[in-house]
Amino acid sequence: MTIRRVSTTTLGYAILGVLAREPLSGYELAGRMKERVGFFWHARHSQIYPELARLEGKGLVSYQVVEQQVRPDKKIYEITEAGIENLKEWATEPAEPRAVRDELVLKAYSLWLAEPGESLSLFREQERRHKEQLQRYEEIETWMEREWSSEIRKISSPRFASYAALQRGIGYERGYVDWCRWVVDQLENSTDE
Amino acid sequence: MTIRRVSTTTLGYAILGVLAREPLSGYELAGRMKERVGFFWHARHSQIYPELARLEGKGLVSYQVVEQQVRPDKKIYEITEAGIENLKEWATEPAEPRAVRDELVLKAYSLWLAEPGESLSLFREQERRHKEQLQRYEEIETWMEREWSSEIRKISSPRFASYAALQRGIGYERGYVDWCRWVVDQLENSTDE
DNA sequence: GGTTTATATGTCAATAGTGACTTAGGAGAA
DNA sequence: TTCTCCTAAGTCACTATTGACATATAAACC
Repeated sequence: MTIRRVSTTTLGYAILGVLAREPLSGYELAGRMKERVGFFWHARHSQIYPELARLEGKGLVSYQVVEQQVRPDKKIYEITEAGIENLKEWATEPAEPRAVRDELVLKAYSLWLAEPGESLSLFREQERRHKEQLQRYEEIETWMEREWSSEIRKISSPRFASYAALQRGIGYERGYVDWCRWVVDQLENSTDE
Repeated sequence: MTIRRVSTTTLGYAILGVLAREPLSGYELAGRMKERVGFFWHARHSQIYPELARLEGKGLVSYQVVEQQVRPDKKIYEITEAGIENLKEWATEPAEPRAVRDELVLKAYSLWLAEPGESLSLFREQERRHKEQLQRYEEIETWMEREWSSEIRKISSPRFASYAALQRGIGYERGYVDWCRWVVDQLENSTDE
């Protein structure tokens, strides 16, 4: 049997990408979205629950109710054959560049109006934050390289894919820290005021 | 007289940031949003026209109707004192990190399922696109450094701010190209398949 | 004993953003 | 002569996303 192409939203593919690795409840999925895919696709549980229901309606995921004594009952969602097939095809479809929206760059664009001292505080604070994020990513990188040393080279392993996504996170944060640093330097060594 | 703090949306501040440099019509503003601030804050004219009306209602911008013979009449919007004051304060207020949403990284996260050949095409194509964008930014950089050589060092000049925003664009695209290149290398030199 | 945190699944109103449609005149190309 | 593009300003329906509210149990903390 051939599997029918079913289109879903980008959020849907984000969820399928996580469920392709392991079956999860909506609650657990919300946690994964926060810690794992959060830096490149973010979603709250109020978006996740309805999206799971839609994916289930399209046959891309299925679920089983797991009854629990201590905790409330939960629905464990699993990706279906059709889900994997659709995710696989979507993964290599051409991606149109999405609009980047970065509020700090927007603030930088109006920085000429601001008090230099306050600008300095803002950018020093942002540099600190992005340094922290970078450090978190680098710790995960070290961990992955130690624990998954062989799998991260195999392009058919989900661990390679996780590692590849993390590499973008590291590159992004490094670039961000450098830019904040550059702005701070400009503000400190400016010729006017 | 003191100027009252009026809150607006991030889009509102994006518009104010452009109008603080020069008065423009809604149509022209849409063009500027596309070419100038587009890479860090994007908006269509269907968002811009209503937002301008709201900003006008809050007294942050004002407009004059300019009658034209050949072209349709237009409304030239100008930032007000209150607009500048509000923009100035917003510019150094702490910025909460907005969720980054990057579809390509999401695709990378599911790349382990895909056909390696198709993955290669996707990432080579993306590398090409980001190289092109980088080149466009670097041309603007060269132009700014030549034409605005002194002003880009003065932190009270709008040209410094434009240059600073551009620097982030350059850093972003450089990092993106490097990452695409790295993914392509991984796919070409993989040990499996 | 009361508060917060974690598990667990939802709904709902409001805002943000997209894409298509509308109207209208003139320019330039095929 | 028709078609497309540019200027100019909108509207509108739909989708995406957020933040708050709702409900329930148990553990851990103070």
